[in-house]
Amino acid sequence: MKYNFNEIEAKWQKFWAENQTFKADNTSDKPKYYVLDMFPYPSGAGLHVGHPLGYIASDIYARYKRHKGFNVLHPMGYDSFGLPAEQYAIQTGQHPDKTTKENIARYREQLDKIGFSFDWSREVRTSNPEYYKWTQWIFIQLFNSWYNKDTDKAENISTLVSKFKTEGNTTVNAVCDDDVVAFSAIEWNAFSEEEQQKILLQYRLTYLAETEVNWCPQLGTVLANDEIVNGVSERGGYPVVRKKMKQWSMRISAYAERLLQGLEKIDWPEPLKEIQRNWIGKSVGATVRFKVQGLKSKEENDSTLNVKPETLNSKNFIEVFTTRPDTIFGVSFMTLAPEHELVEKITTPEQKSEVEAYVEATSKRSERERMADVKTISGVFTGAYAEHPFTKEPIPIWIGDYVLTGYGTGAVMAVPCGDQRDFDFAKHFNIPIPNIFESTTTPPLEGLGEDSAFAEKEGFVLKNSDFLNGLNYKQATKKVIDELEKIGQGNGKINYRLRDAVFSRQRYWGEPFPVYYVNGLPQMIDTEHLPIRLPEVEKYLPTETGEPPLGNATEWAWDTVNNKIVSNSLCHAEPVEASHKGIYPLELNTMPGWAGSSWYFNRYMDAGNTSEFASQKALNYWKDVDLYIGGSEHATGHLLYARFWQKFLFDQGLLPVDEFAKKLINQGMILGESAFIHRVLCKYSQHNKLERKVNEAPIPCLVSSNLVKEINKLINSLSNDNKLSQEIKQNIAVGSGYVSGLVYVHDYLKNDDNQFENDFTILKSILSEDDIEIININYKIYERVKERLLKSNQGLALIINSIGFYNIHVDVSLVDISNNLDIEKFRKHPLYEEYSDAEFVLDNGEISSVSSPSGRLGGAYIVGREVEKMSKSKYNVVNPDDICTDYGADTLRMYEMFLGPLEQAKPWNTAGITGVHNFLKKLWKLYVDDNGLKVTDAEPSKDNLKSLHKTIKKAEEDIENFSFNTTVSTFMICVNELTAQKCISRAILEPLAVLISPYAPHIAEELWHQLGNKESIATALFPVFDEKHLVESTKTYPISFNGKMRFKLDLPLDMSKDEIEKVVMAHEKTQQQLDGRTPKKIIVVPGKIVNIVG
RNA sequence: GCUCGAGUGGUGGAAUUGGUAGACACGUUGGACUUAAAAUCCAAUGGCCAGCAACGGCCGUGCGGGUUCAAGUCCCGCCUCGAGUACCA
Repeated sequence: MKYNFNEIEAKWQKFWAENQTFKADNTSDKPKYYVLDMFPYPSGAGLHVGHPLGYIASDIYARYKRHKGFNVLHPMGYDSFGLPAEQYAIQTGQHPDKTTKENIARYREQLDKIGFSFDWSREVRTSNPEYYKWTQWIFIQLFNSWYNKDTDKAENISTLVSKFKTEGNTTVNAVCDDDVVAFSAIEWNAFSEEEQQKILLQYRLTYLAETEVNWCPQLGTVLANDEIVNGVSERGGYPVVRKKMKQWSMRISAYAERLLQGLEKIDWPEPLKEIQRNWIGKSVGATVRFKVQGLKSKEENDSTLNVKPETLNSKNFIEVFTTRPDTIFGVSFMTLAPEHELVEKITTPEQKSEVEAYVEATSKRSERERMADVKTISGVFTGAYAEHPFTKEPIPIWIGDYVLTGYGTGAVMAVPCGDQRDFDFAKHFNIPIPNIFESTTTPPLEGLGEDSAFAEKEGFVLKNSDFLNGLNYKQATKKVIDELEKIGQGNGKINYRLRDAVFSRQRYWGEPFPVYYVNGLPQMIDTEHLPIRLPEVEKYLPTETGEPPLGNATEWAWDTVNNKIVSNSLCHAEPVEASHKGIYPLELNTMPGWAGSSWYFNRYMDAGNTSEFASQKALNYWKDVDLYIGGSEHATGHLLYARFWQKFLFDQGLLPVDEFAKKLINQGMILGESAFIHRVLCKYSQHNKLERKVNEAPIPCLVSSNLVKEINKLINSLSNDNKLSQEIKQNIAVGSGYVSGLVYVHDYLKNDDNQFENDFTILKSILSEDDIEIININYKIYERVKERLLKSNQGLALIINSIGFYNIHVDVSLVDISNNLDIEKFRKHPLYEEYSDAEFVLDNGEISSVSSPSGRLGGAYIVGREVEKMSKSKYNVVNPDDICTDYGADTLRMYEMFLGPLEQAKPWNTAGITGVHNFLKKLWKLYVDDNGLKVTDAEPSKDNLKSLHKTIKKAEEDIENFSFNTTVSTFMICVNELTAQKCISRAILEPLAVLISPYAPHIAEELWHQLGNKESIATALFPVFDEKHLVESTKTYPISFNGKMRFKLDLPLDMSKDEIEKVVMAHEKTQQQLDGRTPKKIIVVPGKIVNIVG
């Protein structure tokens, strides 16, 4: 019986599906284990072999855990809202829902072929109303919450309202907008309902605010910070500009500290944690308020107002954030970002034109330019002065584009002796650089703060710093903050880089907000009326008036009486009490891509629930993800937002844990091996009586990769050969790497009566026979090119200037495992029509053309190879379906693991797959021969048991360490050994099938059933390792001399140190090695090694 | 610039606490079977040197030092590549 993998795999895939073998139960006596993959966006291109890598790893682990007696939850779903479907819809008018469903069907088909043990009964799709109902629901929960810093958690907005009613907002310690105005309880109660709502928006965890956003005109939408890479959009690479818009935002900044602290207790890759830490960007320091000389605020003039000091900042003070308040006596100027709101106010008339020109110039530079140009120092003096909080000295105020609006307060106190950028700025504009550092080290640190900035926090005490003199960094920081607080001009502060996340997108294909507007104020729809379904639209583009695509919907208004979506025509945007019928416009934005993916892992626990996002029972049973596998590119997106929502829902008492994934592994990318053909590119000049012009012509003449390499090598070595004269070297090198150089050599060798006689002799002497052959082949190429060229130019006179090679991607399916191009297939391939009559210069110099295909002559066309990302445009995509058809899913699964460590990026090479495929065939043959099953109940031999138990031990250790590649080789060794031992014992082969089943489940299941088992192998327990089978009586000792192994010696393991030494010393090879010398020292480590020094 | 990570045969990669470097595969070469090809099986395969052969010798984990009986592994200094991040006050 042959190993018919196609039949076997189809059979068991059907069996598993029909029997719901992998359906997880929400109640069980077994311990739970939750293995999760990052769910995919179902793109139209389908899967390539790189995509399933993580799924295979997680599937192996899930299956392994089932064998180990766990109740395993291993679900899969689709992140099915997103841009590509929408853009396709814009182009074709196809409803995104339709294309999404088609893509999902294709994904499912591909996934099913690989034999995953997913519990498909729990599938989720973020674009399903039954799912996004709960995404909308969570949004409403966020809207109804505020962050209380005193209790350090999110609370219902009602607790805030009751505080306002009794105490006003001055005692409230909340995370809120920067510009909240202080009010008393009496004032609060006197506010109108509308005013109260506006204030509450400044506290809610999701809030509507006029914010400066990243607007991408090409995509017609705003983007979150994590969707921008190097100043352009992550998708498409379009420019991004800053723009003020009314947008929903998520107050993720409230959770900055907890998101940072939480990293300590989760087992995620260190680099990924580091990325999140940097993104959160915590810095500890102080805010300091500098009075601007000659500026008075309204509040200051009106002493009757009771105003919190914090609200004064933008009026007559410049507020800065600094991590080094201790250096405050080193301040010699201040710098504002050009966009700072005070710039206009404080600039003196004399400086006005200069400042305006500078502000104008910076605003024209894109974010990207500004980032790229770090070296140039630029800035302008405003003419204004601030007052030092302690010395009361005037401090000049400058503006400079090295200060960013987006970080801190957009203003810095410049301490040139302590910060390199301040130093450079001061030096450039001749601003004094007072030094405040005194070295405390021996020898003293040279010129700290004088020649360049001294940015260290150790090795100094302060001088010239009034009450801080003699203090070190730590002491001074504490003291100065105390003093600043005393005079009301500063306080200690922790600053985070993490910004609130913009949550609105001007898109169609996303979750609609459950929000309608009354008088421009947002109102939540009651949760009982969810989901608010996406309306149908004619066009998926923004409207002519610039509204988001939902502005095209005709049925998009909320009827608050009947609680349903109704036609827009009934709606009154700003209703007059008397005339409106309780019908209001609905929100036109949709939610961003990360909304649905921020909580899906919780939905899997109870996917079908229609009354809750998941039941408390299910949530408390599964709790969190034990193992999460996915790419590291989601570090600052999905993985941060998901942690944020998890913590919020935890605060609400809706979830049992505040981190959703205990362990995370980033799988590496599988790269493609692109193939190249080398086409000749010819430059020639043509001249008739009137003109002379240089042309470039691609010639359908393709040269084998090996030849190209040889030719290039030869040209290189000749043009660098010092024995040859400068003239000939130059002639060879003309356009180094070109055929013409060697043509020159060829002509030169033919024609011996020339002026460089000396070179002729040298050439003859340095060229080997092989070199001459290359030169001749090269000449042949040249002749063909010339012929082609003359033909296409109707015999016009021309001069060939140079002939080069141009690399063209060729579809990898046309190339075999030895890099041979299938010339016949290539000619017929629709992509390569222009080469249907091409000539192929094979690696042996033969030419294969349509009229004389000379494949038989032993030559082959070898393609060039290069490792690149897999992509359609590079024709290096390998489809898992093809692999499954040709080799089977088990082979695919094992090979993907065998390629290398899971976390590492590695190139796919289809050639290597025969190795694991042969292994599976060998495994098959261990159980089955031509007469069927050959396994018997024969007693296993000692060797059999040893091989098995060695494998159990190693396989278990490796799986636990996620070292899947080494497990595969362990299996290979085991099967090689058992084959050599001719093992047919059931006691060995039955457990072996279980060992292998996580990796190659189909063949394992088939063999398991052939062995007579009725239940699925998935229910079998993992074999138990028994040390006793590995106990040895002898050890092959490596005998080394000065640390280098020279020979081996079998000795009993129970032999004592002295005895070993005696036996080894007496050995004839030892004497031979020593060659009469007396050893200085003999190291014997029993059971390990013997080392003789001497 | 900063922060991580990595450099091992022709290739992918092994080597868990310092203890036989190159497991397991691919590829290549040779052989068997075959009319032939594919498939399969067997053998060789880090480099250099020596030899008819057998038995060998020397060098080798990016480079230079160090610790140790013993270093791919530990320490110091450098080089190269990759990833992330970047005027963060």
